[in-house]
Amino acid sequence: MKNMTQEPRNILSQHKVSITNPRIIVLDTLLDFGNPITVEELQSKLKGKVAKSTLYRVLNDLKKINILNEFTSPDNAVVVELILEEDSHHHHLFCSDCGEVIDVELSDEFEMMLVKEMEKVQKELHFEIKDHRVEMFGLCTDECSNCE
Amino acid sequence: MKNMTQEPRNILSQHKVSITNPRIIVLDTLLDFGNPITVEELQSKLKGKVAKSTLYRVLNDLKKINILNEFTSPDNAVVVELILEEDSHHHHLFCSDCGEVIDVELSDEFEMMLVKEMEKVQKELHFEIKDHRVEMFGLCTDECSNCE
DNA sequence: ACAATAAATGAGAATAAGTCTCATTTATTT
DNA sequence: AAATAAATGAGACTTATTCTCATTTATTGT
Repeated sequence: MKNMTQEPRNILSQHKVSITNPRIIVLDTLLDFGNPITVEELQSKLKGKVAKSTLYRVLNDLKKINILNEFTSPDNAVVVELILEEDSHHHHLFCSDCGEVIDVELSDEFEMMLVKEMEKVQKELHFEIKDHRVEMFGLCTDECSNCE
Repeated sequence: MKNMTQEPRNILSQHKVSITNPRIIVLDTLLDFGNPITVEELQSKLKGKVAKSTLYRVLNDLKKINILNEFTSPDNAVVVELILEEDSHHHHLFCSDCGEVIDVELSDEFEMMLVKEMEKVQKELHFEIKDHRVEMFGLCTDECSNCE
């Protein structure tokens, strides 16, 4: 059963942006897919439903209200992921073969150590670090149906 | 004084690829700049010296022989960096203001812990992890002449 | 050192991702 | 329900990257 906060209309109204059909459709598609998705794949899922220009505008809108995370895969494809309230801090694992992107949660112990490392870097380089990302690359071996 | 291994001609012959002018010029420029650089900036440095199409081909050649690392900045600009033998494993720090990319070395202690985390992930997700990357984002405060 | 062969280059055409424009439609506010 | 403001669709436009092909440059065998 879907959480209330996962309803597109609720998400939009919670963030005080107007509720429109394209926004609802894009959110629905992202929620439904459930994983990070390339813009390309998202576009093909929305073909005939939402105009290309509108898709890009909606993605920008979602970024502005901080519910969309954008990054690039190792082959420079832009990947997009909803930031849901129930999600915890996580990182990404990329399959070099099928291109799948998987969420990975690392231990609190590790995250604490990373924070300490960043504090060191901040002091040494006079840099104010706001965010970080850990990316892992490899091959999803047996499990994956897309890989050969 | 430049290390022998840093001479473009040596780098190319060590990797058994033919020694051509554009390759030498691109390597020279990258060595000279010394830091990760956006393809855009590299292109402007090479204007009039190396054709655009050749630049992209050379970058691909360098990637093929594994001496060029490619990644994207937070604003999706493609960044390129030579992998030199004398360089140790490192990560990147991005300034959201001026766009500068800085190499950062994290402690061995941290790297060891990250390896352990990845081993856990490998087992849990039946994924063969080949590589990883830690990216940090923020603002290079006082030091930077490009910022504001 | 020199042909012969293979590989790389330059210039610009082609492609594709993302942005922009503007007339029309849809939300929101009163 | 009308007035106002915001969002959309369609396609033109821009820009990064790839491709094509005739020419140039490197490499190899003698």
